[in-house]
Amino acid sequence: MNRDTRLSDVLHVLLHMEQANELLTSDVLARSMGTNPAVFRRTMAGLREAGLVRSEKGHGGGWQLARPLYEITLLDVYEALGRPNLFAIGNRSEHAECLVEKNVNAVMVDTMAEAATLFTTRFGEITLDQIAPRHPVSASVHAHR
Amino acid sequence: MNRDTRLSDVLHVLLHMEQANELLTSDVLARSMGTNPAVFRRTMAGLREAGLVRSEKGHGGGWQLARPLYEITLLDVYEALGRPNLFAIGNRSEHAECLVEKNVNAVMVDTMAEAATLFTTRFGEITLDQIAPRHPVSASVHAHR
DNA sequence: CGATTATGTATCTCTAACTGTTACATGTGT
DNA sequence: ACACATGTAACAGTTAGAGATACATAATCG
Repeated sequence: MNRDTRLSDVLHVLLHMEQANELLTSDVLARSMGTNPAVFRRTMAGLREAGLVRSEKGHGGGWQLARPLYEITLLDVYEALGRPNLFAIGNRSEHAECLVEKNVNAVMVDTMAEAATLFTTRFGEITLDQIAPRHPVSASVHAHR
Repeated sequence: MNRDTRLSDVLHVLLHMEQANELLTSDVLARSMGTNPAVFRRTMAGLREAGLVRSEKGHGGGWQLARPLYEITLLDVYEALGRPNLFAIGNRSEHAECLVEKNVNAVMVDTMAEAATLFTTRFGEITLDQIAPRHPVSASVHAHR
């Protein structure tokens, strides 16, 4: 089971977008994310709808942040991605008749709910400027693979 | 990404094994788990090696618990399954050069480590008898699908 | 206006991980 | 011997997600 790296990928790109301080195209940003422009746009669509970033079409178009880093929490980004599933484990059937299965499910669901709360709490506490390196790494966006 | 239901499945079967109080075959238990005997054996191999259950070959063979329910924690079962991956999210690359990526990874890794600790703590606190219904549901193992 | 450049998105293909399946060797009791 | 059960390797099938392609839409430049 491969992990969903979208949150990590998007955070990465957002920080680079801030450092660039100019419009960057899907083509450039997708390379920085290690993918292709269509996947990049698909991934960023939610962030645009959530008002975290802006995109402009046509000549000289591209992407930029719609808010300063300190006004974006990890939770904002996570939710803009559509709150992707956090866990790789779960119950096979949700509505069980069997009393044993009900009890087993309850334990799993409770623990996962507690862990999910932990995630959203932590994510809500962290703003993107807290992740940004103090001193800009580089003025240009570069690929990492 | 489909969820790994092995922990839930195995807990379910273990509780039924206890209620039966006799050797049950892979064939019967696999049905109760909603799969086939080979998958069942593959899944239970770790539990046998961990000493949570015993299996016997040949005529009249099958599976039984090797310990009472109150001496088995969910953590024991989870570890016997090989500590399957808990999370559906993660970082794309683990050893990044880029300082931005390093920071992003650190946040993700920290939060996931904290959540993992929560899981193992909760799992370690719960013994199987705490999940078992007070009064036996049924003397026979039955399928649920 | 037309050419160019960029996003928006539907649709299809590809792939990797896992489950399911089959086959057969090994062991056990009658 | 024979029947029955586990142990496990090897192969097939499934499927969710990423990757790729195509094309419509929109904005800017000359």
